[in-house]
Amino acid sequence: MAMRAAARAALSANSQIGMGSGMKALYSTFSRFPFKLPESKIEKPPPADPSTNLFVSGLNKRTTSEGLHKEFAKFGEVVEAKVVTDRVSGFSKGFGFVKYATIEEATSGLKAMDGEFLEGWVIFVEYARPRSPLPPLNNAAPQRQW
DNA sequence: GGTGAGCGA
Repeated sequence: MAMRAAARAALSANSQIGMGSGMKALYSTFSRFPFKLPESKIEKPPPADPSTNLFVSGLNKRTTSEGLHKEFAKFGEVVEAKVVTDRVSGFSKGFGFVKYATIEEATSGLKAMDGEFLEGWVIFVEYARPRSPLPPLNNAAPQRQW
């Protein structure tokens, strides 16, 4: 075992003067290792503050604004219900918005419909984020709000 | 739409 002998010799030599500089560097390196533990929880805080406006996702592509309205009207006065559709294709994007008259109704509607089935799909209801201020009526140019 | 996470004119 020439290797082991050499290692012992090296260790012995080191023990005379403590850690070799190389060993010190290694120790330093590993003790300072940036442990990015997966405990860095991927926090996804409540998407938005409670409001009368709800964001509904997971919709069936065939679900329409009317269907949304009828379904959510069971839990309060729906002021507005809209399924977002692609401007050019006209097809549903699979999510929409429901606005209640009061926050209380919105909350009950959220809790009642979140995780429920609609047209065969499990839908998810959250409070909608405040929409980007829609410009008066001139150019509908794309705005990078986020 | 055969598209499947998302925040709308």
